[in-house]
Amino acid sequence: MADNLTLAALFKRIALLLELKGENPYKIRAYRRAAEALAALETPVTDLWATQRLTDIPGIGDAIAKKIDEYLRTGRLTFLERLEEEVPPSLVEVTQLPGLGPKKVRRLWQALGITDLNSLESAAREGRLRALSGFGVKSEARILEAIQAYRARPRGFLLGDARPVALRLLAILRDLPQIARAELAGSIRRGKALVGDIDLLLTSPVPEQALQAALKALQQPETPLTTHPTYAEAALTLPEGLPLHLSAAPPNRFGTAWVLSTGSAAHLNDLQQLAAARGQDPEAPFATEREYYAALNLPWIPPEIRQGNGEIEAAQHGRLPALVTAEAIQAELHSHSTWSDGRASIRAMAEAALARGLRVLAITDHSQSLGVAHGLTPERLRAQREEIRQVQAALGGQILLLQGAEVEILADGSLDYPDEVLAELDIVVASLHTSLRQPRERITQRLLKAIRNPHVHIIGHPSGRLLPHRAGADLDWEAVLTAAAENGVALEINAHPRRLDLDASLVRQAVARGILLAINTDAHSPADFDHRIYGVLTGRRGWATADDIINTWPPARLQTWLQSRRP
DNA sequence: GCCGTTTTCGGCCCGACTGTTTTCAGTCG
Repeated sequence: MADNLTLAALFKRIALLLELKGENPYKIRAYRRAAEALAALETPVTDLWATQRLTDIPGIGDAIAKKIDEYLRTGRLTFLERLEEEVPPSLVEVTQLPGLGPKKVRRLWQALGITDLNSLESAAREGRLRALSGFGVKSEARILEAIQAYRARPRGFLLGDARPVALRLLAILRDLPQIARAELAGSIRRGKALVGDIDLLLTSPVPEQALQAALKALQQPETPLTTHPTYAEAALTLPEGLPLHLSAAPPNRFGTAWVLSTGSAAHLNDLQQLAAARGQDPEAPFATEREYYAALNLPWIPPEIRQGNGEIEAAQHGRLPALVTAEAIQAELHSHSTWSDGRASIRAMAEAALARGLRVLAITDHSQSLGVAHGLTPERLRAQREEIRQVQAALGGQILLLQGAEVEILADGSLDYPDEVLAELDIVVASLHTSLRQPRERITQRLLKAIRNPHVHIIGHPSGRLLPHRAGADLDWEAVLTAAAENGVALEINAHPRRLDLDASLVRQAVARGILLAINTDAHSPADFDHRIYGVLTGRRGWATADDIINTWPPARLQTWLQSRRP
């Protein structure tokens, strides 16, 4: 499915460059729609291409089909290449600044010759922006601030981008006869939301040979190896732009190498101190991780909690949590259909959920005020209930469908449906989407009001952050967690790789207070259900057990809880 | 550029907020 996502990214880029060029907005939207369609496609685009059925995909017509064909045949997209000559690609970065969209960036470019962050910064410093209509002294200050924040942004790749690449590489490497074993290490194995690179660990009696074979298989045979007494390593950059770090160790020290290459630095530091206190060598060779930890008189510690914040002490006292697993998830409680902004029908979503082994699916489309997402009025909500009933009847008892809603928390903290409408729903997810930049006091009170509404079961993506660099709302978390605990409302761990919200550190605080959590994918298409693993990894990083996560509960228990919250 | 119980042209999801305006364009979700 790599081609689906690559093509989607290329068409998204075309859309943005066309916008900067000032093209027809509907043409731009067509490219965006095509990108979304490709990203949500459940079959490899190459299959449809091979059978000349590309235009069967809604949103893809003759022109875009031809471009897909060119890319799949030649690996190039001349249309994009020409576009990049007309529009400076460095402008794309400028549109990343909040408040600067394509129209303003285009004016900066056309009127002032600004092509990148540096030239924008000098122009703002020198007060040259205020000459343009629509820009004033305030926007100059805001832009300078935004550039600062952008440069200081957290670096890294989304877990959801890097992990699939890493798994694909592992599959290639595991097929090589020179490699006895290949495993994920580093921050991807630990499940961090943002990762700096891909770390893979190989083993072979002759580590250098394993590395050489790997580099050849990855078509980077010229990459230099660094040889150490006990292991060898190599670093390169993949065509996707992701740095890859490969290391290889002999089987008798694979366990040690795996611990060391998994990290985190803080965890390793704690291990080192423990070893020193016991007069042991922290790099002594062990074949398995279990043996490595056992030598320090510790049980094996799951990679997700190797963060250097109490896991070793917990291990020493036999208090390591039994972390939630992906297999334990039985319910998806936040999903969208074509009734609002989803890309698939209720039937298609239900079948996809069933195919992934889920026993409960809640359809939670947007509420009326989210116009952009085609939110449902109470009338359409009632009509939708009938369709859900029909799909439920068609699928029988294999999966339980719930009707819910993702209800807007409006700017004053009230919900977007009156109580009597909420009372008719099986499940209510309440979320913030707008006015996320309200001051702390105001937005906290707004969220607290929603938490206290007795119809609300789950607060969706509580902070509203968008990775890699849109921070969430400025919330008073102490107040939010206290209110969630008091009112028995579940907080969501939204599994979308751009969100992973709650963040793992907040998950840990919530778990410590006994707050219920929900791991939901917020799926807008069947393919999105596969984001679940990122939510699970985030929950594990926050020390969550299956019991903390309402999606692991058997359907009967879940339903009892949903109903018990009714006033 | 896509699409069609409005079929080969003329439409194409909406509404609040913001900073800059003096009546609104652009951004954002």
